[in-house]
Amino acid sequence: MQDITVILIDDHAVVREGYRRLLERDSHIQVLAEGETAGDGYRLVCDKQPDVVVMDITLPGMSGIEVTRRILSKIPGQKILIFSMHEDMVFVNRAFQAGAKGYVTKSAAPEALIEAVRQVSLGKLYLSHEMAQSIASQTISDSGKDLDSLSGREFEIFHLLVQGKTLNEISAALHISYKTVANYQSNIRQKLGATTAAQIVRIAIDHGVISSVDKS
Amino acid sequence: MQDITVILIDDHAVVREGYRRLLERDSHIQVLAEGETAGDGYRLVCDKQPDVVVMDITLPGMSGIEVTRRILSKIPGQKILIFSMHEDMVFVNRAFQAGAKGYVTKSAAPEALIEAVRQVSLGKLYLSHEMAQSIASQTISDSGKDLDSLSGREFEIFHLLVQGKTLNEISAALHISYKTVANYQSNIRQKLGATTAAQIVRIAIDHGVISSVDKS
DNA sequence: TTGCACACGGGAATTCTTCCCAAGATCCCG
DNA sequence: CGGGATCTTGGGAAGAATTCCCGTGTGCAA
Repeated sequence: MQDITVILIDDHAVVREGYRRLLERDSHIQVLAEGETAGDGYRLVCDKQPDVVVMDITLPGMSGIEVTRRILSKIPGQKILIFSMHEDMVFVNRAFQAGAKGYVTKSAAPEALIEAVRQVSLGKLYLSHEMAQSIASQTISDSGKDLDSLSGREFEIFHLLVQGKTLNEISAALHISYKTVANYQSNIRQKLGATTAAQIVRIAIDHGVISSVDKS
Repeated sequence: MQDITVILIDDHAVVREGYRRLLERDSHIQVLAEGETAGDGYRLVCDKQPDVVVMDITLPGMSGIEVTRRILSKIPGQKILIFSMHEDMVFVNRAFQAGAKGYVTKSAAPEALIEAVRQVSLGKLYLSHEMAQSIASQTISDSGKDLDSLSGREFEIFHLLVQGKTLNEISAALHISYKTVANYQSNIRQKLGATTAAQIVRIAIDHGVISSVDKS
């Protein structure tokens, strides 16, 4: 059996050390190089042509998901494994949409990473166990958390909600009943798969609907 | 020179591997044990009596800052080094208030951790370089002043809330009653002058407690 | 010792959410 | 044109969450 060659991309040196040490426990996995930034990663991958790229989502400059997209547009078929601390389905969905072949959380068992690298190198998809469960409990990825699933009015109310407007303010602003707004809110939460208001705000941020410097 | 004994507490196995590998580059540092949870940490520290405890802020069950407080109430003088990915002053302040002797971010140079462990073991305080700089720029913009009105426990719950955790999850994680969490939430909202959950998240974002690429 | 702040939680009233239902509007498609 | 799908609008009622007020216990400091 041929060695599986791997490139690591993470901005935290400590975490890279951990990756490397873990992966090298398996004598069939060989870590070719480590990268620290999005640019590093892109260059290294083109240069070294590893079997698998293991990449964090949070990178300086560009998200790992964006890097994934760029790498794949240059090298279709490159196997990329996202190794992230985000246990949020939003990120999982985005990762797979971008073409990643696997998603493992940092809180997964160490062996899971090795297993994931193996699976991905064979061309299979890998989703860490906790994530798979959380998908099951959240009605598959078609539920989307995608803002596109919101109707026009729903989006309008969604937007007001995440700005911190109260239901009363919204009903007054839109000249509709409080009840209607409350019902919209329920629908929006369900469509976005959010149980708390805070989760909705996060989704809004993730989709650039609002930003931290957005006062309005 | 006597070896410096260290205990690592972090919930991510990969990160612990990295810590250990980094610290053991220095032949005078000896890692006695690793802990994964708040409980682990507390027990290990009482048991092994290490010179220095290196601890993450984000732990399952209880924040590293809370653990710090508890350890110190049991073993005053225990040297604790917080090693966190939060680059925000709010956390730095909380950590030192709780009695931590050092604060290093995960994005710091690997050598900084070793240096920090050394300094702290000698009884000195250590603050990583990026943090020291951001103190300078932060003291002017007094952001974070609102959050100072929150008590330690309130802040902890606030942090969990804005991550989108439900009241039930929080009460389970902290081993306190749902009612207590609900009451805390009410107090927090009142103290921060927020009427909706979304407004609280906005405050959290504005103060850098969370960001759009931050989870856990 | 007294006072104060904090962590914790029960009870009850109130308010919010959810779920279910329905009417009217609109628009597209065969 | 009629039928169907979708959207907007809201009521009713049960259930869940929030608030407000009350209390306990603990630790700390004057």
